[in-house]
Amino acid sequence: MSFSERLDRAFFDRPTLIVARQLLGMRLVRIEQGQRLSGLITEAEAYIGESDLGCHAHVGRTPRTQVMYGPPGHAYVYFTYGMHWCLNFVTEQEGFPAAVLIRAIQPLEGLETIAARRAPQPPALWTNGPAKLTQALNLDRRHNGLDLCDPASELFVETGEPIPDECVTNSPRVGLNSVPEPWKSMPWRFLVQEHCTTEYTEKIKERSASS
DNA sequence: AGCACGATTAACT
DNA sequence: GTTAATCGTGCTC
Repeated sequence: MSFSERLDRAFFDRPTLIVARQLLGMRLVRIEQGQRLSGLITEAEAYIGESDLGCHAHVGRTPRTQVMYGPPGHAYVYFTYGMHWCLNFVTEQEGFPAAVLIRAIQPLEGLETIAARRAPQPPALWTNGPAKLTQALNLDRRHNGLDLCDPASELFVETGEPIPDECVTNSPRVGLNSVPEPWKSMPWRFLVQEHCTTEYTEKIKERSASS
């Protein structure tokens, strides 16, 4: 696979807003029993440090948040609402707690496995939410703390199709209803516009087919 | 030891 | 638009 390379630690060791924006169009890959499950990242949110009251780390270092204080390039997988798991990537230098929440992907590989997990939902609803994609990829507490940059890791991100600014919108982060301003309204959510998602998914498929 | 809350989703009305 | 489902986490007692 010469066209796709695994993102290295330097990618994640940067300002979280940059990482969140750049993750759009990258390919999230999960190897499960030798099978590749993957999807194009189409939505991501930045959570930045203890001063960000929307970030779990605003309570400081706890067993739950300690992964965010660790080195960049690791997975932070947390449980919420009594039933859902959400996937984040730790960013910035070790000691500074920050992460990017992956909110949506466009499925590319392992469609049958994903379909089986998300049935009877229609394909458009398979992975268009943070807990939906963890369900589709079978991710949970087992993956918390996983090093995405370890070559042996079965969860990582590959270079995909860069998304131009015209195709990207941003907005306030979702679900921070009880978080005070200004954190509640910080436009730290990045989305690939829907009409562009189709275009870039097709490009990826074409490249895969011709390689 | 007990309790309120939540970076959500699906199934309702 | 409303609500129930459901449990890890962190805070209080």
